[in-house]
This record gives sequence, C-alpha cells and structure tokens, in this order.
Amino acid sequence: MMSRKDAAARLALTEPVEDYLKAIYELETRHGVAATSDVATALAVAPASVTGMIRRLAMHGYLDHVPYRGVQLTDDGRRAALRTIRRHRILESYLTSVLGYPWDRVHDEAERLEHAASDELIERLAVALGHPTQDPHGAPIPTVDGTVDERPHRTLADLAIGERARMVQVSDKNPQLLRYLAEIALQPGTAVTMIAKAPFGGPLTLRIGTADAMVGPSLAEQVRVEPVTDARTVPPRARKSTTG
Amino acid sequence: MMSRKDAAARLALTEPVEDYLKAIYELETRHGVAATSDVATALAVAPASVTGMIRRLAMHGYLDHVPYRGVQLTDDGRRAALRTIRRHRILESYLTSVLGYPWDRVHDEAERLEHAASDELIERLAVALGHPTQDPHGAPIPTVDGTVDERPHRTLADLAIGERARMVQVSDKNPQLLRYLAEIALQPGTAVTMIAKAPFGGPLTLRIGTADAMVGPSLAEQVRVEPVTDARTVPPRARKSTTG
DNA sequence: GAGGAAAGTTAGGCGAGCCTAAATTGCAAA
DNA sequence: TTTGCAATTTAGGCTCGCCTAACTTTCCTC
Repeated sequence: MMSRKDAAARLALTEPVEDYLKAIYELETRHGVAATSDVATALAVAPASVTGMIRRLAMHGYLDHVPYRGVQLTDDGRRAALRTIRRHRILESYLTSVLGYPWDRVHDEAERLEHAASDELIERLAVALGHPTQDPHGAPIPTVDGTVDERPHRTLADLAIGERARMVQVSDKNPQLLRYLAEIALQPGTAVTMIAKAPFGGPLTLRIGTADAMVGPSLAEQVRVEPVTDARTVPPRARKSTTG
Repeated sequence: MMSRKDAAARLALTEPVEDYLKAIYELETRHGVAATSDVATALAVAPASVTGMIRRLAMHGYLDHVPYRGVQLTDDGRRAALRTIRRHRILESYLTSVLGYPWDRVHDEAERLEHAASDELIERLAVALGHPTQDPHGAPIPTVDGTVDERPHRTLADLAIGERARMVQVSDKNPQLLRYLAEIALQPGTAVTMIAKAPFGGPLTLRIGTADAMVGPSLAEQVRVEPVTDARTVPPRARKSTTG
C-alpha cells in the first residue's frame, strides 16, 4: 500500500503535469467531476495515458481518485491548476494589450509560455498591465493566492426576444469563432439585444450597437452574457486595440 | 549503414536539441571545434549522453561527426543554433529594456523562454525594441537570416597601462560578475582607461568615468573591449535603466 | 616506440509519457 | 435480474534523454 506521503520526492510541475491539472480543473468547474475520457479528449491523448498520469497525480496528493469513478482535485491540485491558469490569462492579456496580438492567436502562444515563464516574469507582466482582472476573452484572472470568480453565466442562446445583455466571456480555444466575433464587433463588454430567434434551433438575430448580426445557435451557446444592470454599456476594463 | 537521408522524420527541435546545438555553436566559435567533454560540461550532462545526442544530430544532418575527433556544425546546424541564440538575445533585451529586469537575472529566464516562444513573438519583440543589434551584455544579435558579427575582441586584461578602450561585451552567465560590473558602472559602451597593473597577475586598476576601480585579473579576462576610435564615448545603442 | 592518462564511445539500464490491445467495472435498458 | 455497451484500468511496449560502468582510441611523455 502506498500513501501519498510515501512518494519519494515532490512531483515536478512539468509541462504535462501542469496541463493535466489545468484540464481537470476546467472539467471539474464545468461538470463537477472530471471523467478520464474527457481529460483524454481535452489533452488529445489516449484514455490509458490519462489513467497513468492520474495515478501519479493522486500519489502525490494533487487528486483524489476513486477507480472507475473519476477524480477530484485536492486543495494542492486546485492551487497548482489556478497558478497555471493565472499565468495563461496574464500572458494572453499582455500579448494582446501590449504586443498587439489579435485575440484569436494568443491562446497557443500562451499555452507554451505558461510553462516556461517564472513567477517573477508573470508578476512583472501583471504590474505592466495594471493587475488586470480579466483576460482578453473575458475570463477572470485568478489572484496570486488562488482565488477566482468563476460565476456561471447564461449564454447568448438563453436570451429572450427583446432582452438586453452584456457579453462577458468567450472561450479562447476557437480561433474561427473569435475571428467572427471580431468581425461583428462583439467582444467582452459589448451590449447586445436579442432581436429574433428562428424556430427549431435556427439562427438568431442580434443587435450590436446599431448593426444587426445573424449568428448560429452553436455560436450563441459559446458566448456568455450577463444582465445589463446600468443604463449604458460599460466595458469591464480598459481595452486596447487587438488588431494584428 | 545509415546515411542522414535515411532518418525517418526531421528531428524535432526539442529543448535539449536546441540546447546542444547552441552549446556546440558557442564552443566552435571559441575553440574552432567542440569537444564532447566540453559540451558535457556546458550542459551539465555526462559525456556518454553527449555522444548519444551527437549521433542523433549527425544522423539528421546538423553535425559532421568524426568519432573520437569532435564535431562541426553543418550549415543546417549553424542556422538552427543561430535561431536559438537570436531568440535568447532578443528576449534578454526585452526583459531588461521593457520589463525592467536587472541584467544579472535575464539569462535564466531567456534560457527557458527561448524554447517556448514562437517566431512571431520574437519578431514582435524585435519590432518593439526597434530591431536591436546587441543584447544587454553587448552580444551581437543574429539576424533572421542567420548572420552575426562574431568578431573576436581583446579582454580588459590585455590593455596596456595608459591605454583607453571601450567595453563591448561580457558573458551573461555569471550573475555575480554582472552585479559587480553594475556596481562599478561598467557596461557595454563605457570607456575605461588602464591605470595600473599589479605584477604577477595581481589586480588591475581602471578609471571608469571619474572614479577608479580595482578589478581582479580573472574578472578582467571576462570583459571584452575594443579600441576607442572617436574622441568621446558613444554608447552603442539607447539604454534604459536596468535597476531592479 | 611503449605505456598510460585522458578523452570518447559502447553497453546496458532507468523514468517519464505516450501508445495499443486486452481485461475489468459500472450502468442502463430489456 | 440479466446482459451488453461504454468507460476505465491493466499489461506490455515504445522513444527520448539521461545515467554508470566498461571498453576503445588518441596522444603525450619517456
């Protein structure tokens, strides 16, 4: 029998290890529990590989694992995952705000840099940005001590006709979607009004500023919104050009 | 028999591969040829590990290897090495000039980032810096097409008494040395005059600006200088504060 | 020229992460 | 309750990059 304390040395936070913890964290916040096969899909590896890594992560106290039942992050695991996510989002913010990257191309770059950057670098970037609270896609940036505001949000598809809302977030992983949103000028902070919904899950018509845009239902499901509480649109943070 | 063309696929430029090519390039420019044991020392691995990697690199056309005689980079190998060195030096420049890193702490950070950064990122940093030609330690930055000015320079220890010279370069790998140089205000572009040399390889006295500084002979050997051709000191490039 | 030290290579092994194929388990529908 | 499928784990194997130990080669000295 091998308890987590028998582990010879602390597990090094290698690139694969950080990627697993991040993926498990994201699945856990979305579905409450991370399934082996979902982790495998997220990381593009075989399910058997996930089982192997899960065993190592659990042995080192990052996960609680009940065989055949799924995994849960421990406090240690959650802390490690949030550290990686903070790095990722700060990097994305810096790349867009300071270096002029378009928002559809920052994900892959941040994905690689997040494993190589030191804590000092990340904090210098955060300072240069004025300690941003959201990344360019509207995702909240965890603090250094590991707290995040992961409120669930409604999607664009949930809006009733005539309802007004403000876009708050979109996944950073779909460049094509991001390019389309840039085209119709829909970004975090933008207010939208639902104009019309075609029946049977057909396209939706949105008013964005003074223009109308037609969007498919699958797109609408990927865009998160929140109610507009004040009269006028207020962007959640200062934003620079993301044209590249 | 296996020629380099039989290699199934192109060798991936992984982190170790880039490190080996860079180390071999640096040894080659210093000593004409890279010895297995010197590569091993530079990378802190066992000589047998170097032999193994050399075989792979030679098989893929990055090196010419004559067993027991040492290695030479091919054009492909030199190109790959210079690409990594360019990334390293641009990163060091950005970290000091834009993010305020002290020059004794940029090496390790750049060492990790150089493997993760995309070409696009490196070129954006170069643009932001105005296409610098030297890094903070005075090392020349290779161009995108792989050319560098690697002129050999005399060292501070070579100066005759009364001789005036301009510091051009110092290794980025010795933080302690770099901190001391910062303390006596000696950096690339600074003019110095040799005031006195103690006999039997004793300490040297230098005039830097209006102050005199005593330096050991081993330090003096690590600082490269060139003759001062014009009347006044001209820094080779705009420089920002490196206090951190 | 011979001998030995130093340098380089070969042999054999290890861990991390990945794979496929073959069990095993859990769940849901009949 | 049984049965079958989907999810998961185990078994066994691979490559990369590293190691130590044992060997070969080179080269320097006598």
